[in-house]
Amino acid sequence: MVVYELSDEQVNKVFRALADATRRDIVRRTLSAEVRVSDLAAAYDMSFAAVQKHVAALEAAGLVTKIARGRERIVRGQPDTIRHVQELLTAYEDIWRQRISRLDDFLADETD
Amino acid sequence: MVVYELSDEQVNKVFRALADATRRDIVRRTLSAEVRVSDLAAAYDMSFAAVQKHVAALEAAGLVTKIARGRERIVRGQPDTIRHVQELLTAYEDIWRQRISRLDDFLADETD
DNA sequence: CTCATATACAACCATTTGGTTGTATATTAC
DNA sequence: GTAATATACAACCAAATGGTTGTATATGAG
Repeated sequence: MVVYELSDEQVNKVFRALADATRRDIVRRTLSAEVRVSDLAAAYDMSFAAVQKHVAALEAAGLVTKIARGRERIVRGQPDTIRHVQELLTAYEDIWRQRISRLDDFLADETD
Repeated sequence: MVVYELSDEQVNKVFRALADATRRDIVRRTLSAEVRVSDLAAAYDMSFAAVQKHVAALEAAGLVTKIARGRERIVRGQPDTIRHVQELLTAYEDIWRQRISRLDDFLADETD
């Protein structure tokens, strides 16, 4: 399992992008179906430009990509980036598990 | 597996808290060992107050807790919250998988 | 008791964020 | 060709963020 390393800045962008309910909803929608920027704009109570900025933030984070189809832009969710974030979090859980295992060793020593 | 639901605001806080390299490092340290606020402050090139604010942000997000020990505060990472975020992300991957499976069904229909 | 240590928190400031409106450009429809 | 549609992007603004310094409080050491 080859995993290209993300820079701190990239990781910041991904978490920052996910720290907004509208953007999380955009990710959901673009993972489940093909949507245009204007489909998204229609879904939220804010200006087209505001939605466009959310999409741009998600794109910079690698959570969505846009492809041109005529004058339209199709926005697609990027499950790979989601998976990458999960792997990051798994690393944190591993750190915890290692601590627990060290604690177990310590307790085993105590009962010698 | 009972999972209490997190509000949008809570989820925002967790992702926001993780969108900073210093805070991610604090999470790592507090998951792997017991550390005091001043241990953390000594580890970064910024004021004590700044580190304290980072810890407060992590605490508000449920990523760490503080317990008093005399005049010291011990900061502990909260693996449960990490796990909760992972579950959230798994839900996104599920959305993607459902889409793929719908696509497979469609293709199966086509080849009838 | 006094002094040093560990933490908390307020006030302040520069930068970033998340929205707005307005304008420009490319593509499609008629 | 002209009009309508879809998108992009700049300029602007209020609020939030991430740092600072300064002050207050509680605990531990001598």
